[in-house]
Amino acid sequence: MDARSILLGFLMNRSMTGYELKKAFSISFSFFSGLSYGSIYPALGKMEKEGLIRMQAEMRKSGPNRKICTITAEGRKVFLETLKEPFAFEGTKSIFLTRLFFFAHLAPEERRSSAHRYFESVRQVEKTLQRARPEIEAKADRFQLLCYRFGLRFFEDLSRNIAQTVKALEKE
Amino acid sequence: MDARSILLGFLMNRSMTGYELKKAFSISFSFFSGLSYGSIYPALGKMEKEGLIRMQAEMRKSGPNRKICTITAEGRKVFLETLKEPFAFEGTKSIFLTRLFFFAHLAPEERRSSAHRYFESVRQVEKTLQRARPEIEAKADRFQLLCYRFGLRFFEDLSRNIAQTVKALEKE
DNA sequence: TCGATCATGTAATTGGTTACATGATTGC
DNA sequence: GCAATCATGTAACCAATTACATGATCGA
Repeated sequence: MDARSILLGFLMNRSMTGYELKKAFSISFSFFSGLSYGSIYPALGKMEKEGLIRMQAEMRKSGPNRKICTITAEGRKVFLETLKEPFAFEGTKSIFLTRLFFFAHLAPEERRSSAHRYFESVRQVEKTLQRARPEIEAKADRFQLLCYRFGLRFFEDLSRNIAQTVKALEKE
Repeated sequence: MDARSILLGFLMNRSMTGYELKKAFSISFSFFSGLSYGSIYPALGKMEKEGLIRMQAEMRKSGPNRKICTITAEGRKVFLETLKEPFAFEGTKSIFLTRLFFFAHLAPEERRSSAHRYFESVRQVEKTLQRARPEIEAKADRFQLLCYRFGLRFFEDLSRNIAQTVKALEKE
């Protein structure tokens, strides 16, 4: 699903500014997707031209001016069509496997330390996700909670998988 | 690791043409990385200019002319430096989770069929990887074999994880 | 007063893909 | 004779990031 559909997805529930949309990514969504302002604002501009959203400039006495984006009927239609499209597995690029593939060119202790450092970085993300639990449980709907639980299991599995590889690297 | 480093990595073992490099991706490497001719040839051209590889045009009486790429001492140095750099987990984009996140907007049976179709596509990739076993075991070095085993476990875990999510979607 | 947060946007760059363009050779 | 495979490359396009540019407001 491209940037545009994700932005439309967030706007299905309520109207938001570009800034708020960026924040929407940072909670439970961040570990499996994300967008920067450099793609959010141009995407919103384009979507307005295409009639998928409406943008109301808000002149406030306090605080900076903002542009509130509201999804149109056409936008809802387009989003639902996209969501209904069948989707299949997309090859997953893995920095870890790419490195491991060429590990023969590294000295044994470089291999071990490199893999171990990666393992720790995965554990770090896992812990961050675990700590986000109360926040997510408060805000997420049923399916977003399924996403979260999927994510927890994913990192649990990934940690175990890497740990096994690290262990194999250690006995040499 | 970028395209250039991966190409250099393949050239560490033996000299190859752009065409052969493309093929090198298609065996065990394909499920976690990949490159098209449109990025391989320009990358090779650039790397020759930078002195990382040498290219010898080969005029053959039989078969099309080819350019054999050989890594230089400088190229080896650059590759090893890249390989030694520490690396950390990079957020994994997941089409499945992105869809699941917005599943509230879909009818129950659309949710189930969509998730199930995705599950089948993952199983398909898993089976393809399983079938590649003899080929990989014949060609891979110790670390490439670790990559393969990591991949097998990864898909096994992923299948189980999706199956659990599908199951949760079914009881409603 | 200073840093954090709110707020919007553009320009340059990166790092690819897909489609196009060409043409020889080999095996059936 | 025809399809598959070998072989190289370019041009158009795409989707995104990073850095730049600007500026108000709020709380400590």
